[in-house]
Amino acid sequence: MVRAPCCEKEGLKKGRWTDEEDGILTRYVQANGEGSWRSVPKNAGLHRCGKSCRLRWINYLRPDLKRGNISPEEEAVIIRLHASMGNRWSLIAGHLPGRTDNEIKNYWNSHLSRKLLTFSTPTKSKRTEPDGPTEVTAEWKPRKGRSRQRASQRNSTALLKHSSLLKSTVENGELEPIAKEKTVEPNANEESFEITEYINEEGEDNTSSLNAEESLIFSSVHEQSYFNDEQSEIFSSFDDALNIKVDETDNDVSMHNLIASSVDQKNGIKGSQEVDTVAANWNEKKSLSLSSADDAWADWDWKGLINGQKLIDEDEMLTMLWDDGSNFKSSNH
DNA sequence: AAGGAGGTCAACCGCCGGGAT
DNA sequence: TATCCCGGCGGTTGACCTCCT
Repeated sequence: MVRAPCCEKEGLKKGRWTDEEDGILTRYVQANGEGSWRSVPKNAGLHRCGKSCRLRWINYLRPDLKRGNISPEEEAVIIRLHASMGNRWSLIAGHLPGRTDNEIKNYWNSHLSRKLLTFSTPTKSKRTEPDGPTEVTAEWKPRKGRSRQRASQRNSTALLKHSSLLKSTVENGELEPIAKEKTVEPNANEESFEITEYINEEGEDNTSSLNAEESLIFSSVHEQSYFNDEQSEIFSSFDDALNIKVDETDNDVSMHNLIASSVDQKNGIKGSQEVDTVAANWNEKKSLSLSSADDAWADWDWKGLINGQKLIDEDEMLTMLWDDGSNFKSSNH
């Protein structure tokens, strides 16, 4: 049976909404409430499809929408939820008050996914020599047009997933910690660097100058300084639990082992090329395994343990994401 | 200054599931 | 139970914007 169109296509306006149309729709919804979108165009006098009216209201005109750039906190939430939920934008948006699924989806596609891809693509890693000019590899050419700087002005914590994996690996005793507090030493022979050099108070970052090796370290340090100990511990445990699920569904995948195998316990991270290779492998495996992890999320029973205690439940963890640390009390399950 | 390349994001499209009848 | 309607979702598109050459 052929489904009837949501509205008559002929005579309907498409494309960008005008201020006048916005005003009409806003006044109508405020007077009549949301819903019955099919009848909205007719009743409001708009030459638009009902679905278009709904979308315009939901994504743009709603008074409770939050304007402005995605904050670092929101970005962290997006990354973490996407790692466990996949492209379930509406679910993710449900945990970000004032943000729409469309907005998050666009942000992911235009900002975060590329950052993660950059991290995993060795040939695109921009290498900065300590005392020399930027080296551009044969495979990598500076992109033309709009630079990435503007996009990067939105604070980057894009590699939290990677960093927390590394961190939990360290905590499991598989590695010696390679970064502590805010000052880290990627290599004993190199100068240490601080987060404040890369992210200022306005949240603008300069991490694009970091190569993959430095990014890995930076992200680890950034997370440690950004979240309090309790939050970090739970995040790490969350990652661990997720990884267990992944391992169960794909015996060939062990993210911890992948990363651990690239790191010399005594000397810290080896050459950036090796780390790049591992990162690329990790992403390749991740793309295959996340679908399994995504399914696991739906059936997740939260039976994992933290130091012998029951892992917090989902709502509690998500509540924590919005807690500044002052109100959260350790749960005793 | 102009053209072109590439990024952003609002909007569209098609499909699906749930509720109503 | 079958059918229909509607809202919601995720993927995709394309107009517009920015910036480099």
